Amino acid sequence: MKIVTWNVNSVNVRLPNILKYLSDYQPDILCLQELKCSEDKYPVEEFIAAGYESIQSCQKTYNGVSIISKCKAKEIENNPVCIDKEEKRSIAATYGDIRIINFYVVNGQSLNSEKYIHKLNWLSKAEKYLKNQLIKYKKLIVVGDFNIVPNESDAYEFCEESILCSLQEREALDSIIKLGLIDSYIPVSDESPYTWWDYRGGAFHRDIGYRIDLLLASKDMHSTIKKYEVHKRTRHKSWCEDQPKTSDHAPVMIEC
DNA sequence: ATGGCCACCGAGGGTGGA
Repeated sequence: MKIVTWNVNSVNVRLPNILKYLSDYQPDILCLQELKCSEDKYPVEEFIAAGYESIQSCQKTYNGVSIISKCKAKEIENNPVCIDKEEKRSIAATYGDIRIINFYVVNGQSLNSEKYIHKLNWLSKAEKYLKNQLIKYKKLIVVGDFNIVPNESDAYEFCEESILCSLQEREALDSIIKLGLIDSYIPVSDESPYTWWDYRGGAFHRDIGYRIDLLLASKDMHSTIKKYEVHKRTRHKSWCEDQPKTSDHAPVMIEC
């Protein structure tokens, strides 16, 4: 069973890349963030043609999350973690005996922004939701773009005064993890842990990145994980000839 | 070696991303 999280930065612009990814890597569950399209523009037929079904929570222009899967989704919750009803940042469903929860956490912009307060409030709601989900489901994994750097070693440049790295953000993530979740990250020697690189300044080329895309597994889920991979090759222009423009994030996969 | 901002809306440049 392969489970992947990937912030694609527009599902329609990235559609050729996503279809190639499904074909090349054959994930069982692919969780996407930043769809940036309304429900009627979501390319569900293309995913069905590729042998997958999809559930999605969409809004025009911003945000949006979906779960693309080989098997059928049950117990679907559309946007269970929500402050503003217009903001579609969460979706959850059960596949077999595994509960999958997909988040696109608020970015927050900067520490003195109102969006930062919104981020912390959103994370507080997420914690309450996950507490209940963990009571209900033994095998559970919460994945997504968390927009939080868990540890100093997960950032090329770690600055506590900067968004993604502040103490309050990391404490909010810690509170979520302490509910009974385990970060499924497994280091690879001679390879950075990063999952996101800025488009600007040749950041990917220089490996100036951050690990902000996470898969957090319950204990019973974590014990089944055999492999963890960041598929950095999707970040190269040459990887997908139909669409050389890549997402700024790489897909992160676990296999269990 | 790879890459050197991108995508949205809307009609141009402002906004958000991280």
